[in-house]
Amino acid sequence: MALKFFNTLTRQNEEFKPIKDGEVGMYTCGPTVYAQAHIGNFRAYMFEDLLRRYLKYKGNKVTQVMNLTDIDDKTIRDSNARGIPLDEHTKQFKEMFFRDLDLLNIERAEHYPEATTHIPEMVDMVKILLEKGHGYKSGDSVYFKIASFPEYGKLSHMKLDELKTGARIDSDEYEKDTASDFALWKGWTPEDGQVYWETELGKGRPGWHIECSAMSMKYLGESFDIHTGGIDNMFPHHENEIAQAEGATGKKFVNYWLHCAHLIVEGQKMSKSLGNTYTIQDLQEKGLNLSAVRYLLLATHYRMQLNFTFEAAKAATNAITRLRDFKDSLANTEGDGSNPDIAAAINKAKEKFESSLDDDLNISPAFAAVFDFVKDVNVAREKQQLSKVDAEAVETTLKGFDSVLGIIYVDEGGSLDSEIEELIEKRIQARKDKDFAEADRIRDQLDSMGIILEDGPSGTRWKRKL
RNA sequence: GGCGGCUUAGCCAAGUGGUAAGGCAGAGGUCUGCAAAACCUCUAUUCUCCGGUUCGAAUCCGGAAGCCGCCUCCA
Repeated sequence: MALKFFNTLTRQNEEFKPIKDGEVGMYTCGPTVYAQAHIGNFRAYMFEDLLRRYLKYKGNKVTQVMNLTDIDDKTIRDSNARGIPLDEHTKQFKEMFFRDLDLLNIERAEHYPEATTHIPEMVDMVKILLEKGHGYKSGDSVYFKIASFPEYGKLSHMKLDELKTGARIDSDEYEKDTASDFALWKGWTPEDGQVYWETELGKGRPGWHIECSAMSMKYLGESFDIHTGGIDNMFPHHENEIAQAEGATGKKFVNYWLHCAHLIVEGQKMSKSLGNTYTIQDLQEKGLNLSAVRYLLLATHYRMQLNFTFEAAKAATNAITRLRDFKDSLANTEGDGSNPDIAAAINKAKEKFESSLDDDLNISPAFAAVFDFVKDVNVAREKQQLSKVDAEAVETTLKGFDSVLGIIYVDEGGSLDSEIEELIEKRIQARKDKDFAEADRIRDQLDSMGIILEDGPSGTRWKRKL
């Protein structure tokens, strides 16, 4: 079955065909580094992580570019308020962003271009747009003339004359021909303080939209395969990106546009007044396991609104525990031969896992395939001991699934310290001596330290609580 | 006002014409010193509501209600 994506451009499921066979270029709108990213932001980055991981699973070489917007009204405002340079102000948020990506086991993109280090590319592009009649100067700024790009609106299916623009015209400080025209270059104003670039376009700073057009094309070429972002970015941001890029090159900018729906918390949209714009640190402090958070962010189809609840987080923790227990159970197997049911289970699971994700990253049946797989292997194991060969085949399959999911083979533990090891040894001895009161006491003590013991036929296993 | 989305069990969530996946939670059982884990069995006559089309609809059409997003550099 072929990989298909729902393309916002056509509003249809389309078979995915990269420009160059086996290689995929994708641009993903990244964070504005004016604050610590919240769980809603990470929903989008998680979707993009799933996308890139599955493309790789299918054998593609992926080049992902994610921008870091380190200049905009808010970053300028806040850095001026703190009285420190812009780059110093944004540095800490960039660091937090990458730390959170690691905590959520989100793979790194190939490039993270920063807006402030790509000013020349943006200036060049604005110059081309001016030459081609898509831009015009007004005061110290440069604007994109939407009327010069008849296809404007093809992504969002919005018609300009239908937009509510009234309130905006009055409040706008700049001079524009048409209210919906947007800034390519913003002339310096006193509020910008020390933040400006002296360029051929004058003293000022780039508009937001030109950033993504210029940087995506620098790293991925004038036409590339996939562009993603949150649904809120569809209009006007992505619409503007198309107008700029296609206005400048005359070529199709992006073949597949994928948009991710938003996340709500406990049935309510995130807002400062509700205090539910959680960061990753907030969730950690509330005691949530971050693999469970990853599972939750992953487990709802990306085009559906995701309801993040703490009850679901608890459920996710238990689900992950089950998968990891299964993984651990594969370690101690012996014996020769092979169980034919195992090969059948592997084929069935792979087929369902892949056909589901092929269908516009339909994650739910893919997870169902993994859980069915666990069950099938366990049933087969009840009938006949798992041989070494079987266990290895199961493990290889599970690792393949987890290369996409990233929740099973995650090292969160660290090794046991000697105190815990000693307690486990003591308890084993107590059980041998039939001193069950003492054994139970030690088990409770370890439990309070976050260590769970499981006594099986082959001895006692331990694991950490999630 | 324009454009778009959603409504499936206690919770999360698949399913887009053939008779309700999966996870969590819950109940009973096997196993175990007791637990835990694992395994087995059970848990939506029903898919927001009302009409219609069809041999057959959660799925298609019409209508209603509720919730939500974009149209303001908010993923």
